[in-house]
Amino acid sequence: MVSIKDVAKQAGVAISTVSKVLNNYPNVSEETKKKVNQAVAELNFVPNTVAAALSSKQSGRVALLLNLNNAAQSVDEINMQYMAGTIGRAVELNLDVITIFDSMLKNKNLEEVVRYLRSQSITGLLIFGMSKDDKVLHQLIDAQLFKIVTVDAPIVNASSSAIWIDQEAAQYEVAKKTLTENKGKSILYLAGKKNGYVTGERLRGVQRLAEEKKIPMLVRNGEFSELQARNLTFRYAKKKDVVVCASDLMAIGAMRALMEMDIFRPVCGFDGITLMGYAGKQMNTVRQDFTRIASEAVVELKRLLDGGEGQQIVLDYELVRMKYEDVIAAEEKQATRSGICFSGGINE
Amino acid sequence: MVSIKDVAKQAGVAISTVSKVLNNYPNVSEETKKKVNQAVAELNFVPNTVAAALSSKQSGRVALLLNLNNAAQSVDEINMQYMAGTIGRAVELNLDVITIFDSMLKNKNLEEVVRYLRSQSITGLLIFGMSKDDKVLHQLIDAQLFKIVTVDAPIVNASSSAIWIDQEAAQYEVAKKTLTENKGKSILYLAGKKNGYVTGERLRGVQRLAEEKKIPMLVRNGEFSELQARNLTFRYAKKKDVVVCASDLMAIGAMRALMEMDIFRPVCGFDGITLMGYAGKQMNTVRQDFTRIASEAVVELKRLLDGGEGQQIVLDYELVRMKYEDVIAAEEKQATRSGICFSGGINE
DNA sequence: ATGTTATTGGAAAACGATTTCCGGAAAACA
DNA sequence: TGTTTTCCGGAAATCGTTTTCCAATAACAT
Repeated sequence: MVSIKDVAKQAGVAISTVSKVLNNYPNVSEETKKKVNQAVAELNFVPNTVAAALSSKQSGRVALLLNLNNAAQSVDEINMQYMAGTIGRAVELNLDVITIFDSMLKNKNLEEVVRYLRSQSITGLLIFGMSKDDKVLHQLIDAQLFKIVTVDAPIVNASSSAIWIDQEAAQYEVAKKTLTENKGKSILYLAGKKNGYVTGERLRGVQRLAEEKKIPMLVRNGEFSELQARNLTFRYAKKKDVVVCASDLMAIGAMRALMEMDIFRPVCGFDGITLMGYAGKQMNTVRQDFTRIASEAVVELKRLLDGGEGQQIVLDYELVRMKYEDVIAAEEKQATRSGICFSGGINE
Repeated sequence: MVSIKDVAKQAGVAISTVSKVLNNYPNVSEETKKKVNQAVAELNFVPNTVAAALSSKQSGRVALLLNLNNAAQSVDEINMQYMAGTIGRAVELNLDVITIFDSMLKNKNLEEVVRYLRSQSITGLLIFGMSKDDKVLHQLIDAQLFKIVTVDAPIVNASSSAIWIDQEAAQYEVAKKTLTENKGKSILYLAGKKNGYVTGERLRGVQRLAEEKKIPMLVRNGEFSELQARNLTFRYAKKKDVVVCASDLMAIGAMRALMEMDIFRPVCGFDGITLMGYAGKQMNTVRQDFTRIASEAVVELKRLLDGGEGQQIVLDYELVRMKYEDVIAAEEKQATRSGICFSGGINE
């Protein structure tokens, strides 16, 4: 295998000099830089990331922590977009990604998790969809031993950042739009998981709307479950005008129930997943660009790794109306979702 | 960080001895083993996989190569199950997994791909859904530089194995069942991608059925696309009794088209994805256990890495009839799909 | 007691980078 | 020309393992 040593010999310089050139250190003249770069090109040299990771505790190995707790297939789309966004951007920024599932952390205490991460020379974490009762993850963030970016959990300190969309505003807007379009006079709100950070935010959004419009609202806990949303709809929808759901999956469950009851109620969802096209009727929802969210999370993590301070980042969203025709048309456009992966590629 | 050196000191033995104990080498007495293991336990030692990977070109770092070419969201479910199966089992077998998307390999030649894999100290690959025209991947397998397991591509040599279900039989059976249940007299077959290995196999299965039953069959290329299946159904379904599709996504497209035309034709699919529950009518399909397939692929890769010879593995499948109620009921059962991840965990 | 053979444990050289520290040449100044 | 400062490049230690090779001890036969 062609190593940094071969490059050094070819360029007629020392190993350390090559390393300096590769990592953009100062104190290297343009001339030697040129020599080294030429040797790199001639030998087709690619640095061994494993050796780099071992040598400098700095070199970017990053863990992607996905939440598989929710068995619903709909989350697969979201998780895949998270992955695509993460890995695509990570390649660009020269970060290695190790994917971990939350289930692998079950029953582990802080010390064990830290040891595991260290054993993998991991210095940064991306945590997607952590809930309020994830004790170990909270400890992990508090300990500040790693650079961490959380998605959908607003926890910020010196070495960890948070990124999400404005949940409150998004829920407010999509509900308002749906209410207005249909001249609704009351709301049935099916809320998300009690222990999710987004749940309270979204609830506040729809509450603000209800107060502002001075209309009655019934709130029920749907736990992000299609089945529970279905049951709650059977039970309560007759009494209310508009069904606002904290997730698309619940919106689909609600819509199917309404169709089975053969009554009409406007329904809106949250997330913008493809499955919305298969609900039977079109619905408003909030489209989150999960690929972009993940991609920005990686950029932020890189910033933290480079010494930046933790911060809160709020990305934008989009109100959309989803229907079958659009969804299957979109399936044909290959580039859309994997787009980010095409840039970058293997080298640099 | 507690290293092998600390363990050696604690146990009063040499570093190499600790390594031997850890890796189950012979020529270590029971007594010293005990001492070392005790020291490991006392110090809570976890070997640094990065150092191990660097030192021995053997240490199990494995790449998971996913195909994101197809933009359809339905493949997300399959890919996530592949990932869950892979990572879950890999943790058990002490393999590190690096996830790669096919798009990252675009426009790379063999040499570049090999260099990339080497730079990551990767010794084994799991390739999911490779197509006949993936030139570099074929070269990679031929070169026999890495241990490779392909899923759904029957390529075997000394250092690579293949794993899939019996595509021909599965397609035959599900089509036969659907034909028989509905007393069909003719078939419209919507085939998959021309360059997919499974496509020809499945086609042969349905052809065998048509010959056996002596019934006419019209074959059209649906490219695994929901939209194309939809269009083909509008165009040809009136003339045939039963619509047999090479994938669930096409089956859904066909079913929607039939419902819009307001004519009834039995439709069957292939794969058993959740989306089938949202098609509007229940359909027969072939359920593949993707998690298990991936899990077995990892086991097989491990066997190759340990010096085994390449072989072909055929797993079983299941004929099922999918409907909405079952699908949303299944969503509630958390454990199902991530089940495999719960075993193993971080240690060992 | 001596010589031979297993058996076990240790010393040390990789693996391929990063990074610190230091010396020499060149540039700047008097 | 002599002295000081600046700038560059190289030698060598380090990261935490694996693995080879060798020495020491024990066990056995003679």
